[in-house]
Parts: sequence; structure tokens; C-alpha cells
Amino acid sequence: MNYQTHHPRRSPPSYRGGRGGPPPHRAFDSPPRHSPGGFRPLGAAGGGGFGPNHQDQPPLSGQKRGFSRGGSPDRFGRGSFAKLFVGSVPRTTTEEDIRPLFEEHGEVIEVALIKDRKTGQQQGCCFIKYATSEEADRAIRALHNQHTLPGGVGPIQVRYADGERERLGAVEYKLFVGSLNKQATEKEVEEIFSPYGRVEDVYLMRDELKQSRGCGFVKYSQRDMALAAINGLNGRYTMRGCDQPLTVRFADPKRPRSTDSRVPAFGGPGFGPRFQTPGARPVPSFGDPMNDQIPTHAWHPMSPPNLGPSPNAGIRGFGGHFLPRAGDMALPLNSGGHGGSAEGPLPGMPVSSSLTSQQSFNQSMPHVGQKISPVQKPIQSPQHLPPSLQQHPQTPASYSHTQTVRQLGQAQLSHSSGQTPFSQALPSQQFIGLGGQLSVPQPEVPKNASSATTLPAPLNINLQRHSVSSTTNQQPLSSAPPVQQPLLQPLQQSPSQLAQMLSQQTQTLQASFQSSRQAFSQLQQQLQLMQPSNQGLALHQISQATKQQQSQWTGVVPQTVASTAAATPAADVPSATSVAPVTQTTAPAKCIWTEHTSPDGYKYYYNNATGESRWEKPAEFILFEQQQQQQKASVQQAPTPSLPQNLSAQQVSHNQQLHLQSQLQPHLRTNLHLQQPSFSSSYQASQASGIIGHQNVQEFGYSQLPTTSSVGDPTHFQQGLQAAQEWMWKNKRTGA
DNA sequence: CGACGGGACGC
DNA sequence: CGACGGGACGC
Repeated sequence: MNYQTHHPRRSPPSYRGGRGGPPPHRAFDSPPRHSPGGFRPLGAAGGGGFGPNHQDQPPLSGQKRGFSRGGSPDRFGRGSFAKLFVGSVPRTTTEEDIRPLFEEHGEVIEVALIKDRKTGQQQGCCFIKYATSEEADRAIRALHNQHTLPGGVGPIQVRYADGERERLGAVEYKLFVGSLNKQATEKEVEEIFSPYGRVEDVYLMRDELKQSRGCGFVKYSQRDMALAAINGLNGRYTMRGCDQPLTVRFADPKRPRSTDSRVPAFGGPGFGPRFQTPGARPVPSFGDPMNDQIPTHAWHPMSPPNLGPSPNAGIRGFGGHFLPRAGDMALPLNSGGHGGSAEGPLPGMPVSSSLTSQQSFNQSMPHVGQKISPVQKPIQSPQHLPPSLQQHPQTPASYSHTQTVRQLGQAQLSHSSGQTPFSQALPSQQFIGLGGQLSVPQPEVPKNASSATTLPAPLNINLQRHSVSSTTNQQPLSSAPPVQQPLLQPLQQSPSQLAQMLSQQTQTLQASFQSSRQAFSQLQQQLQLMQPSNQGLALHQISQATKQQQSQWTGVVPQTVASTAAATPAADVPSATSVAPVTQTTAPAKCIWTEHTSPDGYKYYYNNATGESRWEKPAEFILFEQQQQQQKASVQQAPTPSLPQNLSAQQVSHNQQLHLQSQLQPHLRTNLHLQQPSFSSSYQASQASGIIGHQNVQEFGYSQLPTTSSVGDPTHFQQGLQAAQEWMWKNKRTGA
């Protein structure tokens, strides 16, 4: 995102919608110009690019331009397009001036230079239509604020036209952020939130004098990012010059400007057609003595226990703020601000079952927390500070040196400063294996992959657009054909071949990712079992353990993978280790999810860490139930004595946690092995290519990097894919 | 002040 | 403890 300092207003969001899975096949060479009428629509399944909700397009209301019925993201149907608004277009610009620029990023279906209808003079803006949001995204990333047309006084502004994102079914996840330093800029806030995912937008509330009010909004395009940011920052991160940690929670729906107070904007009676929103239900009593506070409203939840190590954050503030509200889930972009009607998915209702996989994974992911604050001075030593020492990171006087960290932590596609569109579109900007492979010709691949220092982002697989059988995901890995050598010499492949390979790899990685995800969830459960009141630290620890473990991977060929990772964890325990694995002897007595019944009789599930509620049974809870069953059915062996189950927060010292961590590692290794198959080859290629900065990895260490971006966040894999698509496009256009 | 056609998709 | 903006529309 670009924050232009010379401009009082920050630049608009560079929304990135189409993060679809594998690049859809596309007739690159036969662009339909105008008159798309000859094309027949495909089913939604063949369509590309849009997020979870594109099949449930919210009805347009009050939308002046564009047709809702043109909104199907599939590229073939008539009316399928993605329209960009381009600002700062000189009045002298002609279509011939501007079209080639945008042709570089996709088929330009239409260029519409806007003229004053009276004078006929151009207005200084235009609209560009692409067939797909992917192309539009490419153009935004490549051009927004980065290209000045001849005769122009400043770089063009490229963003989706009004209503486009809504029309295309995009959703956003907006967080409210409080206790910001009033001196902080949008950019600084973005840097704080970037480790959890690409920040689509930052808006700081300001008074008449443009002074910050110390709060604002941060948008992500993916739910897991938002959740990770909440987990990692809320109550945990204190900005320089502040004596309070940030408040981070899902934003309330935008306040309607309506003056009519008789009709509640949202959340009131009548909201939601069939269900009460999960966020507006009575909070089940957990019998937790920590939470003796009586909710103000019967419909308001109690404080989720175990949330956050910050003493001042836990006292009062957390109650309720973590339960989903009408606005906290996949929000159709046009639902905010106008009564927040129920046109979007219900809170807590997954917008798609495949998204649920992603969600539940995220649930199991440790928060990133204060590992390395983006505003913190980069640490030279690969040894990171313990989390407790980073609760209140010092902020350097300048924020300008944090870029590297962020780039390491995640793919920052469009966050470049002063980069050419070309270089920006190159995957080499990313810390992502797939992109890296594709961006550099590298015929030679080292035979010894042990140089792999960390697990790169390819593990960040997007489960969203693929039916990976949802939360139960028994999908065997064998169903996903491993991709072999083709990726080793990517440049010899045609773009379409690459696309196919990417697609295959995506599926393969998804399968393996699923299994490791489950393993991870399980570990988390166990940690919670052991450290019930210190969850944050526990998660932090486990994340580090995972990362350290990853750094030791050399190339394992997993076989009997997937389906059993969670169900039969004992099967894979390496006998080589002398440390008794935790998993085998202890079935969790607790699950991060608890089951409850809503007033109308529906079961729902509450995440005691994040406060998320959902209707469907989380995979973790299923596992938990299974283990409960096993516990009943079988005679129990004596549990591992070294793992007391009743440690209080005070009892769990740091050393103990480290000990615990080390004990967990064998198990981690075991289960995370599952990820190796297709990944290993690609990662080796990446390593060999040098795109994934090996030195950087060593210097900073993944231990300092946010877990969600380096390990668990499936989103970033998408960015790799997307970058690969961009690369292919570029490659095609430049005739390479 | 007040809030959206044309075409024709897809139920 | 602070809650919602942004250059925007032709035939």
C-alpha cells in the first residue's frame, strides 16, 4: 500500500480480490474484445478468482453503475468483468496512450475515458475493464501510484471502480484498532499489522484538525489474517509512547448515517432470517472462576478465558469483543454502513465449507504476537527474545528499517517502494517458494537439500478454493499427485504448463498441509491442556518449536500421510527420540472449542481463545470428541509424569515451557513431516534460485517471524500463486 | 429532491 | 475508550 506523504489523504486500498486457486486456463491469445456475447458462461466452479462468497452475491442496492448480474466472476459469461477506476489521468490522454499500459497486465476489454458531458473535456479519470479480477489485481499492484502518464503531474491511481468489489463478491475483514499512538501514521500501523497478512487498508480516525484520535481500522481480505492479528496484537502489543496495549477486534458495522433511531442498524430484532447471530447469543457458562463477571447484557458473552498474557488487557476488556458480531466475518463490502442488513453471511457462518478449513486451521495457529514487532528494531541475533520481553517493544525513531523484516515475514506484493512495475510483479519480491522458482532460471538444483534453513511460505496453502473436504479432511495425500521435476526448470515450461503445475502443486500441498494442520491443532490442544491459563505463551512456544523443527527438515518423503495425522498421531512417532512424546499418552481433557446450544436449539461452538463462534463443529473439537471416546473405551496408561496437567500460569516458568517445547518437538517433527512431498522439490528449487534469501533467513531467523505468515497462513501461498500468474503474464507479453 | 435504463440472464 | 474516509461515471 502506498501512503503518499505529500497527500493529506492516504491512498486508497489496493484491494486484491481474486486470490483464486490455481490459475484458470485462459485463452491468453484470443482476447475477446468487446461484445462478450459470444461466450457462454461456465458454471461457478470453473470461475476464478473470487473469494469465498462469490456465489452468494449480495444484492446490490443503491448501486448506480454496473449490474449485479454481471457479477459472476467467471470470465466467459457476458457481463463478466472487473472494472478499475483510474485517476490522475491527464486530460490529454487518449485511449491509445493508456490502453497499452493496462494491456501489460491483462486483456483490456474496455477503456472508457470520462468526459464532461457538457464541455466534452476529459475529467482526468477513466475506467478500465478487464475480464477478470486477477488481471485487475495485477494492474493495481503494478500501476497504482507507480506510473505517471505523459503529461501527468503525478502517478495514476488505480483501484476498483465503485461498487466493483461488492459486485464481484469480495469480502473484507475489518478490525478496529484502539490505543494507537496518536502520532502514528497509517504506514506505521500497517507495519504493525502486516505480519499477519497483507493489509488492504488502514484508516485512522482523525479529528477536524487531522489529529489522530488514537484509533482506526485495518482491513484484511482474509479472515485468518484478521484473526491472527487479533490474537497477536490485541492486548499484547504496545506502541511506542503508549502505556496501553493495542485493542484489536473486529470492527462494529459502520455506523449508519441514518438519523432514524427507531430501527436498530443491526443486531436488533429481525436481524438474520433464521438464526440469531452467533455473536448475539447468551454466553454459555464455562464455570470458569476466572470469569465471574456478569455480562451486562444477557446477550453478551463473558470474557473468554485465557486470552492474552497482558494483565491490564484481561481484566475487563475482552469480554464480548471477541465474539463475532454481525460485522466480523466475511463482510460483503457493501454491507457496511447501510444498516448492515443480513445480506451477507451470518456471523459465524462460514461462507463456504472450504473456507472453514482455513478458518479452523487458523484457529489452531499460534498467534504471532510480539515476536518481532514491525515497529521494533530488527534484531540482529537470530536468537529472539522470549515473548515476555517483547511485550512492550521499543520503537525505533524511524520506521524505515523494518521493511526487510516484513518482507521476510510475508509476501509483500505491492508494498514496494520505488520499484518498477516489472520488478514488483516478479515473484522474486516474495518470500515464497513457488514464486521464487518461477522467477529465476535455475537449471541446477542442489542435491543436498539440507541447506534448507526454514520452511518457506509454500506451505502457506490456501485451502479456501478447494474442496478439501472441509474440517474433517480425511483426504488422503495419495489423491493429490505429487509434482515432480517440472518445477526444477520452470523457464522451460510454457505458461500454461506452469499454470497446470501450479495447480497440481497447490492441490498436493493442500493435502499435506491439511495433515500438518491437524497435527498442529492437536499440539495446541495439548499445550492448552498443560497450560490452561497461559495459552498465549504456550502458543508462542509451540510456534517456535514448529519453526525450529522446520529448519531441520531436509527432505522427507511422506507416505502414509494425511488422514491419520490427527486421528492416529501415535503411529508416526519416531523411535529415535528419547523424549516421550506427549501425544500418545495424553488425551486432551480440554478443547479450545466448547460446544454449546443456542436458545433456538442449535449447537454451536465457541473458541475460548479467540472468542470465535461458529455453527459447525470444528475439526479440533471432533478430534477432541474422538479422543474423549478413546479415553473412555480403553484402559488408561499412566500419563507421562513429566507433564503435569494442572500447572497454573504461575507454575509454568519459562524454563518449564522450554522444556515442554523440547518435548513437543519430536511429535512436531513427526507430524510435520507430512508436508514434505511436493514441497521439497519446489523448495529446493527456491533455495537454489536464491530467491528465498537464505542469508536473510539465517540472519533474522524464522523464530522472529510471525508464525502465521511463515508457517500457518495459507493465504500467502496464494500470493505466490498469484505472483506466478503475473510472471506468466509478463513472460507471455515480453515474448519470453 | 431522490436513487437507476438498456439488454437478456437464469429461475 | 478512540468507531468509519477516500478526486468517481460516459453512452
